[in-house]
Amino acid sequence: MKMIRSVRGVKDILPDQTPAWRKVEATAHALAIRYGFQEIRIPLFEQTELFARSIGTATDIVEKEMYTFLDRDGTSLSLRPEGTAGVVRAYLEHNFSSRSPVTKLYYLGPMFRYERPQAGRFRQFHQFGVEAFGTDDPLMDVEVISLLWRFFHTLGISGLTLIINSLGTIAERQAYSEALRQSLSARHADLCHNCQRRLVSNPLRILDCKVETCTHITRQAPVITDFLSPDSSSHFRKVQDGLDLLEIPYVPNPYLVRGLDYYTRTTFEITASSLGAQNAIGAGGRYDGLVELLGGPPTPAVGFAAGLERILLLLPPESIPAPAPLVFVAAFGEKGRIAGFQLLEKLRIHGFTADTDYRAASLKALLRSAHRRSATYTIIIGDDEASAHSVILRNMAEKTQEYLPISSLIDRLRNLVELSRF
RNA sequence: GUGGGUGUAGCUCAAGGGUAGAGCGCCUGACUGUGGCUCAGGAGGUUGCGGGUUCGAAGCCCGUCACUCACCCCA
Repeated sequence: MKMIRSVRGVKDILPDQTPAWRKVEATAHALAIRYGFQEIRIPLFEQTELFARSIGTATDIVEKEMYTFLDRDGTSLSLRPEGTAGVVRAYLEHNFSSRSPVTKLYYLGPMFRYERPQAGRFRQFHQFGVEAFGTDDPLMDVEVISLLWRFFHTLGISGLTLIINSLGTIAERQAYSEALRQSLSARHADLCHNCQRRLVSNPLRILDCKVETCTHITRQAPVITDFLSPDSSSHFRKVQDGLDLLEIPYVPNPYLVRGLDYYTRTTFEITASSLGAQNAIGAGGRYDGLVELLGGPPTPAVGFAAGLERILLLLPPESIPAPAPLVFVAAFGEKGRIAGFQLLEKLRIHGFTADTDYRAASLKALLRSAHRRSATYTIIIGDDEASAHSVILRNMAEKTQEYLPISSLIDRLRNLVELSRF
């Protein structure tokens, strides 16, 4: 029988990793709510056209990275490659704009892209993202960046760099893109093969090419900053002032471009130097044209997405909370096992994290099992104790124990052990 | 889609054409009602898969798959 393995680039998150995941997720929920965002849960798949229209038909994501399939009625559907498109769709579908001028939403969940897996890159990966609709105030840009920055800080992740840029309005970006194309066309022969292709399809992408000759050439080309209107310039200036007010360090970089077509004005990216090739752990920006593009009223918006797998790679061990102390029931003998089984249930009802090992028959084996499970306390109950309606409460680290009636055990443990949450 | 590296026990890895091994982990016992240490024993393998060369292949050759890193792309 051939073993069926998980799909390439799609990972199980095993029990030794889930506490770290819960920490990251809990922090995301707590901070987003603290910043006034509300959780939205959107579908894992949508009509393909939604992604094509919002992300851009010429992007790699839409061109070759989506998991696309036909519904039974022939509609083309795709697994979501990112979260913003679906959130905007839901925002419009449920008329959020008519309920309140400003809507702040966040989401958490898996995304899907057909890519070659490598360090920090998977076909199913998870993102935490926020979207703030209804204001073009630069302070909202700052708020979104601040939330992302504090998120990493709260998790104990350091050594990060915040890079910011402004791409201007759609018109300004187009004007710059054209100027760039003309300027670089003169050096066409000196550009790398890839960039020669980009010159036609998407000149902006040449700016973040890593080939040395290309970067050298682009440093002499026109800079986006010179193509920003006074409005866009002022907006960008105010974003930087806001970051200064909050004492969030940043590096302006006119060569930061983002892969998705819908970004306008502010764009930003937070990178970790220790992460290897896939070093962006959070990125986002303003997308003032997207709501309108998807059929809604003109609505300014700004947001970010953060990659949880990459964050997990950086999460310091001390940020992961210790599990609740375990109370282990070591019950043996005919009467002891019955009394111990009832006691185990009682402990759980009262909120203790409690377990036993049905396989272990001897006290020795039970204690070995308790030790392996890192139990804080072990309750020893054999036939003698069961007959006397008593138990032995053993402190595993101290190797001390006390003999006490079953009736007083719960109260005794309450003084010793912290309860589990639910 | 392209290129490099790696596939041997649950895990980390040896064996470099001649009997498939070690450490860790797991189980049992020494210790019949008290865990960690020690000692002894035990279980666990189609050497990723398929073909080829050879008297003989974990090893060499070809193919294939997977993992991994990088390009690309991006969170």
